[in-house]
Amino acid sequence: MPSTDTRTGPDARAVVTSEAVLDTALTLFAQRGYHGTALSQIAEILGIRTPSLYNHMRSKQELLETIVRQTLDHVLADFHAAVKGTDDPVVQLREATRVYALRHATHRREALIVNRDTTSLPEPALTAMRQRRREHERAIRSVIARGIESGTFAVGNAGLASFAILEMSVSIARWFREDGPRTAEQVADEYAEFALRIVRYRP
Amino acid sequence: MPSTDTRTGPDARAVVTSEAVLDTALTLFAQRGYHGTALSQIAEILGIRTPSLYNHMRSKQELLETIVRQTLDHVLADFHAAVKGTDDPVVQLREATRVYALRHATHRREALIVNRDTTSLPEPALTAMRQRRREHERAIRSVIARGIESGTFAVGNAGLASFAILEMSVSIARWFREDGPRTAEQVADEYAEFALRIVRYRP
DNA sequence: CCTACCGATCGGTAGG
DNA sequence: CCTACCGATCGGTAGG
Repeated sequence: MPSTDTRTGPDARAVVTSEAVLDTALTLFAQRGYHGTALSQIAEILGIRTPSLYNHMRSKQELLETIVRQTLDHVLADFHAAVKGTDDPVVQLREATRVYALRHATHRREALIVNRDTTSLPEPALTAMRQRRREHERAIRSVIARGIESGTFAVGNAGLASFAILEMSVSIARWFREDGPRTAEQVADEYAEFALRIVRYRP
Repeated sequence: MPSTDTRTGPDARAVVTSEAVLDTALTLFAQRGYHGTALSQIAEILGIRTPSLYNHMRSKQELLETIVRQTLDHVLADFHAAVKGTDDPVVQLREATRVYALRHATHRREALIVNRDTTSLPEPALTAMRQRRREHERAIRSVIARGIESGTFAVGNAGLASFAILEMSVSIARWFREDGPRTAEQVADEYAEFALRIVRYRP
């Protein structure tokens, strides 16, 4: 039975969900950083008092960990879906870059937080999250390495190229606007081509 | 007359300079972020009490502002020196990317702080610093645009390419190690070539 | 969902 | 350079 409580007057008691708390945390952490955000600011936006947040989360740290873990899991899932079904390094690098770039355009807040505040996680989460990022980086590097071996790519060092490709995609989260002149898909396609140029793929 | 005070025993009083405070702030801000760093941590590393820091700085904010302003001023000075003396977009883009990449390898802490914590600056410094970054980005974009006009470069959009080139260079600050297999100069050269590939320069 | 409250820590000042 | 101290704010708990 859906709630019919739509009171917004002065007598209204705010009705908040875990999803709303996480969403507000996403916005504020992305804007001001994890350490720059106070729980009282999250509560104020939601129209409740700070202690009431604890009905929807265990701690501020847990909020950050949830955001980072979910985001990195999605990144890895995107990657595996992207490279599945072909062994061609060209297609794999193009698709892997495309989905990564696309996520940075469609999930800007998450991307900004992962990039800025992952290091604020306490152990053991920090190590676990770093491992996920390294896993992704190594997977990209391995695709490039196979392309070099087969003579399809002509770049000196797969590691250098993979770092450059990943970080260049991260930049999308900084400037992309949904109401801008290009769609997320168009930007992602363009960056996928940038990646192939970096590794010197000649069609 | 150089100081001969080298006491380090329990009776020693630490002798601290403004430069030492700034250097320690650089290390900690880069590691933990601006909001994640307490002045007490800076003081502890220097072996003094927190209030003594105020003999060498005006405020925590001023430390951040000094770091960001000096770094961005250097970036712009690097750029102008790099493009001076030629009108060739190829040489200009290569040199501009090279010096930018080089700075990110040789001044990693500064680069990490600028990227992570510039938004923590209060106005009017925030606007002033954003303007400096935009100025640099526009200058790079303009070099690319001239290369497109003259038919030397073949990339669809100069803005997209300039963001990608700049952000890819920023990644160097994240992984570069002085004792690694490549020198800062080698990495910078490689990234300068990446930039020319992104804009599709064909020698 | 709230009020009342906690200890800890923050950046910073006074005064020597 | 220090000690002593400030008000403000932090994340979080108790109890309803």
